[in-house]
Amino acid sequence: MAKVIRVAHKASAADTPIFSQLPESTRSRLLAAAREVFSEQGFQGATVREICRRAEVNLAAVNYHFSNKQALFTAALDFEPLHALRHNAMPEVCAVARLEHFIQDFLTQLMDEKSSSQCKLMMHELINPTLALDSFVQQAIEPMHQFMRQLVLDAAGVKLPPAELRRCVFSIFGQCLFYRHSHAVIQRLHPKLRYDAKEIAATAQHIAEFSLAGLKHMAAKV
Amino acid sequence: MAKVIRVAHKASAADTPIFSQLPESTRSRLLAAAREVFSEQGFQGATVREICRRAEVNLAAVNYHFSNKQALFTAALDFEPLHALRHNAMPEVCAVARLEHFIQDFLTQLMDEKSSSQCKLMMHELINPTLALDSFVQQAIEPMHQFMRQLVLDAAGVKLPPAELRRCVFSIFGQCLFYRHSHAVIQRLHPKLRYDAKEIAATAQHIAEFSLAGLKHMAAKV
DNA sequence: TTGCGTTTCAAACAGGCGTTTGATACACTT
DNA sequence: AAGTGTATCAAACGCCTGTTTGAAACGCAA
Repeated sequence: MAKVIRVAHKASAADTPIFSQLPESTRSRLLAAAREVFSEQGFQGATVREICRRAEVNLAAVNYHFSNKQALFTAALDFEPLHALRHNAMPEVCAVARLEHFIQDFLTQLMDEKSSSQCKLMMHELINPTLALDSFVQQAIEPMHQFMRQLVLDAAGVKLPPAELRRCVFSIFGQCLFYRHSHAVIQRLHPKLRYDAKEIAATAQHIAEFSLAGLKHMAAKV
Repeated sequence: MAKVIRVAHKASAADTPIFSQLPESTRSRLLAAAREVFSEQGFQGATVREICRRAEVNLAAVNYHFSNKQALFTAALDFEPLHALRHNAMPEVCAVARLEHFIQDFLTQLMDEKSSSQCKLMMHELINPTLALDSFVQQAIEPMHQFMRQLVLDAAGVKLPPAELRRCVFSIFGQCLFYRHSHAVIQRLHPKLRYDAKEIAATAQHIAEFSLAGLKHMAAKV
């Protein structure tokens, strides 16, 4: 007996936020709640009942609009914020300033409360990768690393060997990501420390200076 | 009605591996399996049935030897490997060499296949902290950061301001942890890259050089 | 108004979950 | 051999899970 899957023939207008009704559509409320709950509990820990409760929709809506929990999870991934980063390119200013600017933007976005659910989702993927990680790397991370490689090359001023270039890029991303991935540890090590706009700016400044010094040292060896 | 909890009065000898029977005790097989499954699935995703299956023990053993799933999770945490790091202190050699040595050891341990389950456990705690993270930070991470602070101060040679010192320590740990936390991403960005002993050594060397240059730059500003 | 496709709903389904139970097997002293 | 704590076992207990169901409500053209 082939299982009959009920297909959701939703109005195509619901796909684009442009025409969505003002009291957000069931579908989009579901997506927002899914991002929340999945990021707090992970894929396995999250329950469709809790997602529907927060979205204030009926339990069966998940299987109507998406076909099941896994498809909802995949649909809940959102690559846009990371893509936006590279658009602050500023080709007119020097490479060093562009690198500093990128680190500022990246760290600010990482520490932003709004992106924290996406980051937690991402961390779950890092522990137990699914197909979602492959498309995330391909669509968002790989272009960002490529962009950073060019920034590093421009800032170093010389053609670094590929392995060194890769490690320099990793060193910069690693420093930034630490503040997100290990945030819970930092809170416990320094309970009084708060990552407000001022502290984030100072941290980004540190990472930029620290890394530029490291970069110049590496460039000098070539 | 107060719930009656059956307390496990196990033989005290079972606590120490010294006297454990050669076909490992039910208790230790349970701990080993728990580390495996918890690290793969997280606390919520893991099931006591799967843990017992892998440990080849009866389902009720979890509640007999530990009282419940949460207590088994807490008992499965193991702080020893991180503590061992600081014992390779080598007070005779210069600060720079000690820093390089520490980074080598730390990165080697991070990338070791055997510690990967503990690391995944830790990442789950980073996403959804429980009381286990508090004791982990207090017992293992805080001492390690303190140790690193001293190393950085010695290597810099000057008294860095507390905020700068903290950020330098974070920069070094961040670079190291990146290779563990983002390992799944690195695999997808550079499919041909393998982190064997040689690559780990080269990476540690890079982090040490990169960071020392950054450190000296920061020290020069004071 | 009627009819039709789309969306929402309360209720139920089968299966897996952590935990508990009472019986049984074991090791060892008396 | 009887007695005593310890350890293991199969089976069951509620409870919660993702998913399905068939009916009701809605939006809109004819």
